[in-house]
Amino acid sequence: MSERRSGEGQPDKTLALLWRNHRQPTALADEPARKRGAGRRPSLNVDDVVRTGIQLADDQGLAAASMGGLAKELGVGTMTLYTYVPSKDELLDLMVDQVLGERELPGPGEPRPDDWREQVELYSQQTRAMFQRHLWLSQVSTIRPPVGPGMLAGREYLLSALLGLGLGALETNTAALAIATYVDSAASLEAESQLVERATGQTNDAWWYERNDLWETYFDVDRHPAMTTIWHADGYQSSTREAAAESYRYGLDRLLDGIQAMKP
Amino acid sequence: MSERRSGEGQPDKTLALLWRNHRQPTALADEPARKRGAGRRPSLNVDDVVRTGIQLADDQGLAAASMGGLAKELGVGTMTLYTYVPSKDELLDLMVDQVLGERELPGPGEPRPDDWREQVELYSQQTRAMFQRHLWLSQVSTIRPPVGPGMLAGREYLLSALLGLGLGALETNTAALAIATYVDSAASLEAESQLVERATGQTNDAWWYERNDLWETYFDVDRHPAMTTIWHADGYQSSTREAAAESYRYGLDRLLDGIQAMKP
DNA sequence: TGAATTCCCGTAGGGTATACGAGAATTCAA
DNA sequence: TTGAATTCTCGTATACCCTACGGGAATTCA
Repeated sequence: MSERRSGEGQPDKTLALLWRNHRQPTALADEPARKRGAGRRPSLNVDDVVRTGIQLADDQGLAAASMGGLAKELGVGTMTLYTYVPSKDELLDLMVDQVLGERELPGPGEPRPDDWREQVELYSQQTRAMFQRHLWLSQVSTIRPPVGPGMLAGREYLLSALLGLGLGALETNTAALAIATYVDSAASLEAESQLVERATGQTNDAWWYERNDLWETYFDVDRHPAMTTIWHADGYQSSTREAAAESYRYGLDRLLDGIQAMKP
Repeated sequence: MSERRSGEGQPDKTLALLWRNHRQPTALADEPARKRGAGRRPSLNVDDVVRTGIQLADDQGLAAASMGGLAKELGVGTMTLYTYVPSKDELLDLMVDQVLGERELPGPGEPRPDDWREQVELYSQQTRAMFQRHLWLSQVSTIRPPVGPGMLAGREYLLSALLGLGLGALETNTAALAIATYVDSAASLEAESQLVERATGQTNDAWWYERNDLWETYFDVDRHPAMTTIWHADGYQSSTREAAAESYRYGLDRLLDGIQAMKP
């Protein structure tokens, strides 16, 4: 995280890169119609760089997708990459929007589950699967997300799932934001958890087990009666991974229960 | 995050540091009873280092709390710090548990709100306030938290608030974990948001405003009917900060509604 | 007075992103 | 065919980060 991002540059340039593979409804009259033909031929293109960045981050971690590492992988000099991408931050934006767009969420008019809860469930599944395919996403800040097609498609889908509840525009939007935050945060934590296991070569259960004598040596029963009660009633029986999955499932269900009850 | 943490070392040593200011119920018979008296006098102690680390991170960001920066602040050589703390990661654990313990959450037997929801609300308030005092917390991974007194006090309090619902041990624990994840994640995002504003010198609203021509230039109404509907119904009217705060409030209330409805 | 103990800390090494500017490749016009 | 215009290529240099290692300094005790 923990990472500083979006060193701004020109927003116009960034948007143009994010939407580079999409029709542009309004013609951009600004550019002096790039003289194609003159000049040295590029040996790469933006998609090559983005694709390789994602692959490298998937396989060897986000740190491996450094400008130097990427350049080596592509067989060019480090500074060559700056021909295709203005900065590391912008590249990360492009990588993120790319994988956000990989989620298979039905667009407008496409077939989808009938129940709104199942539609939310689909969002949840697709988002978690995305984090699982690209664990490094958990290390990327979402405060200023890439404003590209992938991000917008996700927001659109979730909003459309909630529109049928008849909650009113402001409440619908608020609810969508709450659900997205819950789902994305939990998926991110789940991914981060695996990343930590991979980086340390130790499962989280093993990590906790190593600290088992906490309970004998430092834990004070009088200061922790609730934990003690839960403990004696076998409330702690699953692995950390199962506990996280259960709490995610439970929390999402209760959140949706609560939203459903607001239906007029 | 963003950050690799907990490079393990010896768990025993780490626990001893975390619990350094607490009574130890069981005597540790291992240590050969450190010969006090011989040897050079230390010029610092662990608490000095931890306190300075927190202050530096509060005032100038987590990056400023580097070993070098800390040493300069304390007027010693960088390597001197390793006399007091085994590594940067362990220091971070100590800093985190320290501020976790700063939350004013009533312990067992101490006065607290009657209603369980108000008790949860207190957890929420205290946790958010903690993140606001120490924005850098949002950059620290919580996957393997410091297993110290501060962390345990928080878990204990939340569990104790939910015990009165009569849900059964496993469900109580699951619910507590869900609430903690929701609250902590949202508080972390809120802090991270401010950190980004501070680091870039630009409000998040200004950042979005800079990208306003997205809507004219790239946004395709036909592919985003739900967003368009919400837009035309004035569903987007608040600032990003207000939107986040509202969605947090709304989501927490709905989550607690849902949990309350599970009461047997 | 010398041994034992403990703390202090300089150096060295392998990472990071990117500003700058010179050089190489390609096309087009004269 | 030549020279100008254009575009891509990339070496160098900078200022950080953590910490292993090992020698030196301070203090107490026998």
